[in-house]
Amino acid sequence: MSVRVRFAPSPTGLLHVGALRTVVFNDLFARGHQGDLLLRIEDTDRTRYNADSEKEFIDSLKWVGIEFDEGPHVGGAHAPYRQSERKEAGIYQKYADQLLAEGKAYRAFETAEELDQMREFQRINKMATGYFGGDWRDASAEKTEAALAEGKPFVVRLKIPHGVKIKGVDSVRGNLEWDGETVDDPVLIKADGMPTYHFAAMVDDHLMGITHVFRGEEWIASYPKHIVLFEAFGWTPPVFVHCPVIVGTDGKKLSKRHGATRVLDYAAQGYLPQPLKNFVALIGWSPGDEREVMNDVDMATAFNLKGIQPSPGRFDMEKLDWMNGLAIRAMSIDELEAALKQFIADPWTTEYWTTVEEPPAGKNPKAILKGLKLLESAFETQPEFVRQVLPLEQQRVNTLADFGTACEFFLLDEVEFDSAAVAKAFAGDHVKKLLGDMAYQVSGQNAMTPAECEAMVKDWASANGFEKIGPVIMPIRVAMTGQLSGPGLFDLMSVLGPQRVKARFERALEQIG
RNA sequence: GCUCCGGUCGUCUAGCGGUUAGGAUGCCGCCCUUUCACGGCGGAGGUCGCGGGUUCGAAUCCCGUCCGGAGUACCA
Repeated sequence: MSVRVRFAPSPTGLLHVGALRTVVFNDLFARGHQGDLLLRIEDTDRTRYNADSEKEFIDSLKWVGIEFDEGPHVGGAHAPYRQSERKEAGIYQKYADQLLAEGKAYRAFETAEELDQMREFQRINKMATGYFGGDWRDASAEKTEAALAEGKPFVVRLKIPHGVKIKGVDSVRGNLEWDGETVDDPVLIKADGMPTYHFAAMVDDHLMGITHVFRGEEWIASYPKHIVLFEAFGWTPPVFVHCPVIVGTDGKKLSKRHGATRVLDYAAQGYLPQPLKNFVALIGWSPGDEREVMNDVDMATAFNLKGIQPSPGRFDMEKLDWMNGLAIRAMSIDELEAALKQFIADPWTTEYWTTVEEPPAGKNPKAILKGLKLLESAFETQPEFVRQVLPLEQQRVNTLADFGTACEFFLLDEVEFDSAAVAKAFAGDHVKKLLGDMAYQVSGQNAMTPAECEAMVKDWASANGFEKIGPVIMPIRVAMTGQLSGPGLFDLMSVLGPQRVKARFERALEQIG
């Protein structure tokens, strides 16, 4: 039987990295087994429904490069893929009726207040809280009929068998077991006629031929309910894979405090889809050997259930940065240019950096925005120049957003002089003569190779009695870039070209006065 | 309270009875070098939560214990 897996989010909000990891697992597993990946929208809670959410999921996953074989946006043999629509089609009621008829489920007529009182009583008496039968599990047919006739609202609950062990297998943790009486009777159909997750998801997984269910470990507690449901129908359950949660650096649930939670925020911060997926897959999974940096195909091939870890993992931004930097460095100039153009053109990039309240550590939103704007226009006005600039900075940045600030001095005619850099580099008595001589030598030239730049600078140094080249290099560097650090000086001068170089020498001279 | 899950360098992890407990990231140092990076090399960092037991031998198996987490909804 071919593998069929599904990502089944509830459209209540944003797609966060924890959910991303679940999709990535699904995707890797499907690809590795030539299986199908489907998207199902679990919108059975009207009160929490968020109309923008479904688009958020699809946009995020499109960015990340995960495509679905079936889903509400692409169709498929098992449509519809929204549970609200499936409910309208009467799918769930039919199965609920079957369970009711077979005595495996029952109607319960308690009001919300009555249920609250029941739990309060249970708490006071240090009993397990939950609905373990109430007044209706064993109610006579007459009693139920009477309540029905009165028109009382009711829910349909699953009758969890008592006196038996409920056994299940989690492919991450192995055999799991519960005593029937410790599991409360879950609601299958709510009073408004909508199915609950417990019911809809299991029915759909069966109907859609799902073979493996990847879901968060928070579902383990309700796993016995799902097992009972499959048994009640006589269906063979899919393989359940409960994935460990991803927590923040403080060990608590991932939040805005440590990096972003929203997948699209990572896009806006200039992370690349591939390393993000690579990184996220490695939280809670490993190929079993020492590979870490892998492409999509390698990961799909290596991915296996056995490599999934049971313990929670932390989201380590520094490692993501490293991985993203590797990916950036591995790009050809064409790929880099395309990625950057797309990144800058994406409205969300600008929106993110203009509205971010807690920017990532070490990032200056205004500077990034400014640099990106500069880059954008430079792509228009001097594309060849930019193509020469990018490789120089490619070795030095970890995110796409970093290119904004990193490239700025190349594109600005009047570089901003860092005061510390000026104080340090322009102090010597030789600086004025140096910069003046350089400006003179450069004028009239059409182009300079890095080697020519190097020869020029070194000749000046030896002619003027400098054994160490630092005191000669640093003033020139600051004249060119305004800063003490940056790409190799001779490369940078070569790319800048004689005109810009000359202008910058002259401007630096003015600066010194 | 009840039920369940988890616990190997700071972090992500390998490990499935015998290893000097391996790798990666981060950190430190050296090399490269005009700077910062990149890259290369090296180093520090783990009494495998703790205590018993089984065994010639335990991170690996068993029991207990502690700590962390999840669920405990007509939410998913």
